[in-house]
Amino acid sequence: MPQTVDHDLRRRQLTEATAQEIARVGLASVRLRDVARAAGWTTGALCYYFPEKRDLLLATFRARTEMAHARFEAAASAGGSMVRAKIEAVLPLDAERLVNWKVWLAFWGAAVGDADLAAEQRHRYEVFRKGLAEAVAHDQDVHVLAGGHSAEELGRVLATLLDGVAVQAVFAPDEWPASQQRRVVEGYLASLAPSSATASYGSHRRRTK
Amino acid sequence: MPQTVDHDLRRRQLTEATAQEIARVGLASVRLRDVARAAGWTTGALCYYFPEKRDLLLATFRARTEMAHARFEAAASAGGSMVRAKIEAVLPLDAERLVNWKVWLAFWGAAVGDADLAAEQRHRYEVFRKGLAEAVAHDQDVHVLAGGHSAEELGRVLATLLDGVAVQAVFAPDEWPASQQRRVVEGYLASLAPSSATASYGSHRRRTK
Amino acid sequence: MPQTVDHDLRRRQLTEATAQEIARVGLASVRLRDVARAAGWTTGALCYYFPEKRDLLLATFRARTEMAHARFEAAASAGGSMVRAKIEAVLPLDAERLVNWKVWLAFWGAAVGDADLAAEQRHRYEVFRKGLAEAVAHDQDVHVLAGGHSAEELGRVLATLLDGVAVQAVFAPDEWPASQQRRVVEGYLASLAPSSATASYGSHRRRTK
Amino acid sequence: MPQTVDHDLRRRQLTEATAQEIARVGLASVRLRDVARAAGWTTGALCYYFPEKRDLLLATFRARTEMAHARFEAAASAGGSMVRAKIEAVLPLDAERLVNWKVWLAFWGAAVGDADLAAEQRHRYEVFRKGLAEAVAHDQDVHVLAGGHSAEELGRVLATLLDGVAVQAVFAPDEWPASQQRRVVEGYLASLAPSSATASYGSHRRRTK
DNA sequence: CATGAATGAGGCTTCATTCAT
DNA sequence: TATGAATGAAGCCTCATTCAT
Repeated sequence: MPQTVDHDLRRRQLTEATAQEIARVGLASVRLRDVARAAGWTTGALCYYFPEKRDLLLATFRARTEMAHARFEAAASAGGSMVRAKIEAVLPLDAERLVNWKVWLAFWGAAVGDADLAAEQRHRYEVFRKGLAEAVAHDQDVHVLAGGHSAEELGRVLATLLDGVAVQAVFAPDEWPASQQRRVVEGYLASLAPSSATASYGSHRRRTK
Repeated sequence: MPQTVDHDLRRRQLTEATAQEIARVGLASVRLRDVARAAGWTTGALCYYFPEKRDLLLATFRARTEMAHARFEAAASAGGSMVRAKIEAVLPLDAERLVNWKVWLAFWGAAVGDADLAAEQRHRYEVFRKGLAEAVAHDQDVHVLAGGHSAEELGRVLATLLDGVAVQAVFAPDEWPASQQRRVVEGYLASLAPSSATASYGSHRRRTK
Repeated sequence: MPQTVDHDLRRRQLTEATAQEIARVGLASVRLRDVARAAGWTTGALCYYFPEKRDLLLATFRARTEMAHARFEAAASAGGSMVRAKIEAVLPLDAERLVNWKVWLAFWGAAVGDADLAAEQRHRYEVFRKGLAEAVAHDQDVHVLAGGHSAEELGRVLATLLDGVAVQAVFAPDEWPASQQRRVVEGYLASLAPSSATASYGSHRRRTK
Repeated sequence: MPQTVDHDLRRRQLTEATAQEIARVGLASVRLRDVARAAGWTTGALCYYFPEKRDLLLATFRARTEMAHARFEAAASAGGSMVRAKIEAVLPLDAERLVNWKVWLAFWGAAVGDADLAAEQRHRYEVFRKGLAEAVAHDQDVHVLAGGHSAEELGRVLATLLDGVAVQAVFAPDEWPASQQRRVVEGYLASLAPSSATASYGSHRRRTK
C-alpha cells in the first residue's frame, strides 16, 4: 500500500550526488541544499536518510572507497596481474576515478584535526596496503612479477607511490593523463625488477591487452 | 621601517598561530577568533593584518612551504647529499614538520574545487619537483647517487613517494616514526640503484652522520 | 456505527499517548511522530484523526479534564463528602492524576500568550470552581462541613489551594506524597472550621473509610 | 579605547525583552529574532550574550524571580508586616507583576519533562516558602499576626494559596483585579486567625497605610 | 483507512567582517 | 593601531503537514 522506496538506493543516489558536489565545489562549499537538489530531492528528504551532514559525508567517503574496491574485484575476476588490477582500480585514470580522489583528498583535509575521520582514513589505508601486498605476493607466485622483494614492503611503497601520483594528477590533470600515470608507476615496477621479471610483467601486459 | 618589521612579525605570528590551529582542529574548524587569541591578539587586530580569512590561510600555507624550503637551504649549505637534504626537509620527522603536512593536507582538501588553491598547489609542487630533480642531478654529479637514471624522472617519483609517505605518517604517526619514514624512502633509493651506487649512497650517509 | 466507536477509540488512544508524552518530555518536545509511535500508529494515521497538532493537544487537555471529572462522578455516586470527592479527584495522588497535572501545567504555559487556550483554561477553571462551591454547599447542607462560610468563597479558596498543592507536588513529588497533600488541604479545612464542624468532617472521614 | 559595554546591563535588557515577549506571545512562540529586535539589537548580538536560547530563557526566569525578591526587600525595609510584604511582592497586582507570573507559568510548563528546569523551580519554591514561613514567624513575634499556628505550616499554605490566586489572575485578569486578589488572601488570613489577632492584623494595616 | 516518504518553511546558531571608540 | 561589540548572512536541522500508493 504505502509507497516503499529502496533506502539503500536513495542513500547511494545521495552519496553519488555528494561526491559530485565535493568534486565540483570542494568539501567546504558543499551545502545540503545543493546536494539534495542535485539528487532531485529537497533538504528534508536528504535529512531523512542522513540525519547529520557528517553522516552523509562519511557515507560518501566510504561509497567511493567501495567503488574502487568493486572495480578491483571486477578486474581481478578477469584474471591476470592483481597488482595491475589494484593500480588500475585506484589511479584517477578517468573522470569517475578522478572524483574518487577528489573525495578522498577532501577527506584527508577534513581528517586533519578530526580523530574519527583520521581513524577511518587509517583503516581504509591499511586495507588498501594489505590488498596491495597480497596482490604483489600473488603476482610473484604466478611469476607475473619478479620475486626477490618483500611483498609487504613492495606493497607499502606502491601504496605511497599511487597516493603521490594520484594527488598530482588531481591538481595537474593536464600533465598527468592516464598514460603518464601508468608510465610512472610501471617505470617504478620496472626499475626495481630484475630484467627477466620486467620482461615477464611487460609480456603479461601485452598478452592480456 | 620598524613599522614594517613589526608588520611582518605580526603576520608571521598570526600565520604561525593559524598553522597550529589547523593542525589542532582542522581547517574547517579554524575560527579567526581562536587564531587571534592563540596569537595573543583580538579579532580586530587580526583582520587589520589579514583583511580576509582567505588571505590568512593562504599566507599560512605559503609560510609553511617557505619553512620547509628554509630548512632545505640550511641543510644544503652544510654540503652533502642534496637529495637527502630535500627529503629531510619535507618528511614529517618531527612535530614541526608534521604540522607542515597537516597544513598542506588541509589545503589539498580545500584546493579540491578551488581553482586558485589548486593552481597554488600545482605551482608549489612544480617547484618542489624541480628542486628534487636538481638535487638528484647534483648528487649524481658528485657520485653520491648512482647515475643511469633520468634525474627528471627520479625526482618525479621521489616527490610522489615523499607525498605518499608523509600522508601515511600524518594519519598513522605511531606506525610511521622518523626511522620508518627514512627506511622506506631509502629502501626505494637503494632498490633502484645499482649495487655500487647503493653502497656509495649508503657510505655517504655513514660519512655525514 | 462500529466505525464511529472505532473513531472515538482511536482518538482516545491518541490523546492518551499524547498525555504520556507530554508528561514524559514536556509539551515543547512532543513530536507527532513519537505520539503516533507510542500509540502504535504512524504519523499519517494520527493526522487523519487530528488534522492539526493543535487539535490533538487541545483534545488531550480536555480528555484529562474529563478524566478528573469522571473520577469525581464515580466518587460522588458513592455518597459521602462531595468536597472530599472533588479533592481526591484532582489532587495528584497517584501516577495517573500526576499526569493530569503535568498536562494541565503544560497547557497553562502554552496558554500564556494564547488567547484561545487561556479562554479554555478560564472556562475549565470556572467549571471546577463552581463544582467545588456546589460541593461545599452540599457538604454544609448535610452537615459534613461546618456552615458559617460562604460556599462560593470557600470554593474559590479551596480551588486555589488545590492548584497550589498540585503544582508543588508535580515539581517536588518526593516531598509531596499523597499523605502530605491530604494533610495540607485538610489542615486548611480544619483550621477554618469551628471545632465541632472539624470533628464532623473528621468523623465523616472515619465513617466512610 | 574600545567601546566597552556593561554586560550585566545588556543581559538585563535582554531578559527584560524576553519576559515581555513571553508575556505577549507565550514561551513557545518566542523567537530570538523578535527578542533581539524588541531589545534594539540583532540576533547575533543576543547570541553574544546568551550563546544558547535556553540560557536566555533561564536567565529571564531568574531575573523575574529576583525582581520579586527585590520588591519584597524594598517593602520589608519599610517595616510593617513581612507577610504582607511577601504577598504584595508576588501577587500579580499590576502589569509588571503580571508579567512575572506569565513568565513563571511559562516555565512551569517548560519544566514538565525538563529535569533541570524542574529542579530550578523546586529551588525557587523552596526559597519562597521559607521566606514566607520566616515572615509569618516575624509577624507572629511582633503580634501583627496571631500566634497559635505553625509558621512553617502557615507559610506552606500561604504559598500554595498565592500560587493558586496568581494562576487564576493570569487567566482571568478581569475577575481578579488587585482588590479581589487581596480580598481572598486576607480573607484566608482572617478566617484562620482568632478574632483578636484578626483585629490586630487589620488594625496594623490601617496604622501602616 | 493506513502508510511513510517527501515537502518546505523557519528557527537556532555560527562567524567573518565591520566599525565606533 | 587596537579593541571588542555588533552585524547579518547563511547553513544545518527539525518537524508539522501533505499525498501518492
